[in-house]
Amino acid sequence: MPRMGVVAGSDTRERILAEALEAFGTNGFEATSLDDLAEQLGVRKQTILYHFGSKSDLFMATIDAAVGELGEAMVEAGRGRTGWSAVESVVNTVFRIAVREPARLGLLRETTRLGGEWANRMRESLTPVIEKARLFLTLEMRRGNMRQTDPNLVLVSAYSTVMGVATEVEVLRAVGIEPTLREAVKRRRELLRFLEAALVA
Amino acid sequence: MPRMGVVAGSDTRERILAEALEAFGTNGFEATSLDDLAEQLGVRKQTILYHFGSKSDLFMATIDAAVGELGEAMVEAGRGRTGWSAVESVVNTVFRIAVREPARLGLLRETTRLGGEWANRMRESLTPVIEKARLFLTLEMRRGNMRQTDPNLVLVSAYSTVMGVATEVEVLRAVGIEPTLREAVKRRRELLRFLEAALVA
DNA sequence: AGGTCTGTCTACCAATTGGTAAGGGCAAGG
DNA sequence: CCTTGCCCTTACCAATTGGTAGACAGACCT
Repeated sequence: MPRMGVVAGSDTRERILAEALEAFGTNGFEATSLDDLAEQLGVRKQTILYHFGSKSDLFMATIDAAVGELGEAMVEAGRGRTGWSAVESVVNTVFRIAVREPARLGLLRETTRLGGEWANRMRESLTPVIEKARLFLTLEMRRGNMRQTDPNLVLVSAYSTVMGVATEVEVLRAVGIEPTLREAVKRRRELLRFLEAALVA
Repeated sequence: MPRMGVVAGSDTRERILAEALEAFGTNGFEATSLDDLAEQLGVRKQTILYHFGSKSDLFMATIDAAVGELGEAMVEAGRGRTGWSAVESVVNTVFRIAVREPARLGLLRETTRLGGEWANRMRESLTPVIEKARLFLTLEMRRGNMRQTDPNLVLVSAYSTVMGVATEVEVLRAVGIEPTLREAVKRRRELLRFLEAALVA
C-alpha cells in the first residue's frame, strides 16, 4: 500500500510537536495538560494521543526534536571556524535561539530536572555535539590559543553561563535588567567578553 | 491505620517546611502533591493544610525560608572581606549549600520558572543581597581591583554559572563528570579560576 | 469539673488528569 | 461500489488533586 503521499496531508503532528515544545519548555511537564494543549491547537486531546500514544511519548518526541535541532544549529555555527571565532559563533547562535525560542532552552532545563530516562535520552542526543566541542577545546589548548584547563569543566561552565544568562529572566529582573531585545544584545556582548577573558590565553 | 501523635511543642510546622523544600526543589511545584508530602511526613494532608492554609501558601513560605537563609549565608560569607577573597568566600558558601542541600538552589530555579507573584516575592527577598553585591563590585572596579564592566551583567553571569555548575547534573554527566563530592570540589576550584580570570584585572 | 484553644484526624467532594473504546468521515484503490 | 486505512471525534472512566467540614483528643486556664 502506498503511503498517503498527498502534500496537503496532516501537518497536525508537526503542529502538536511545536505547541508541545512551547508548553513543556515554558510551563514544565506536569503543568502541561493534554487538554489545554489540545484546546490551544483547536483539536481534541485524543488527536494528540492518536499521534503520540501517551504524554510521556509526546514529551520524548519533543526532546528529540528540540535537542536535535539545537545540536545541529550549534555544529553548523562552529563549522569551518577555529579559535575564538568558533566559540563566538556558537554563543551567538545559542543566544539567538534563546531570544527567539526561549522554550527550546527551557525544555532542556526541564528535562534535566525531570531526570531519569528522559534525561538519559537527552544526554545521548547531546553527546556527539559535546564530543565535538571537547575535541575543539583540547586542540585549541594544545595550540596555546586557550588557557590550559580541564575542557569538561570549561564546557560545563560555558553551558551553564549561556543557559543561565539566556533563561534566568527573574534573576535578570532582580538585578534590574529587563528582558528586552536591546538588553539581550548587551548581555550577549558582555557574556562573550566574560568568556573570552576566562578562556583565551 | 490509627495513628496518634502526642506532640509537645509542634515542630510539625518546621518538619513540613523542610520536607516541602526538599520536594518542591527536587520535583517542582506541580509534581509535588500534598498527599505524598504528608505521607512522607507520617501525617495527613489536612495537617499540612491546617498549618499553611493552601498549597500556594506552603510554597510561598518555603520560598521565604529558603531564600532568606541563602541570602543570610551569602551576606555572612562576604562580611568583613574585600576583593577577590570576598568573591571566593561567597562562591565557596554557595557551593557548600549546593552540595549539601541541592534542593534549596533547585527551589530558586523552580521559582524563577513558575514566574508570576512567586518570582516577585523571591526577587524582593533577594534584592538586598544583590544590592550589597552590586555595591561591592562597583567599589572594587573603581579601586581598579576588578575589570571595568557592568556590575549587573557580572552578577548575572556569576549567578548563572554558580547555579548551573551546581545544579545541571545531567549536563555534567553528559560531559563525563559524575556528581560526586570529589568532582564537586574540582568543579568549584575550576569555577573560581574561571571567575577570577574573567573578573580580576 | 467545665470551657477553650490547638493540633491532628476521618469523611467527603468537585474538578482535573491521562488514558481506553469505539464510531464516523473520507480519500485511495481494487 | 465497497473495502481499507488514516485521522479525528464523542463518550466514558478510574485515579488523583487541592480543599472543606467537622469530630476528637489533649493541654491549659478558671
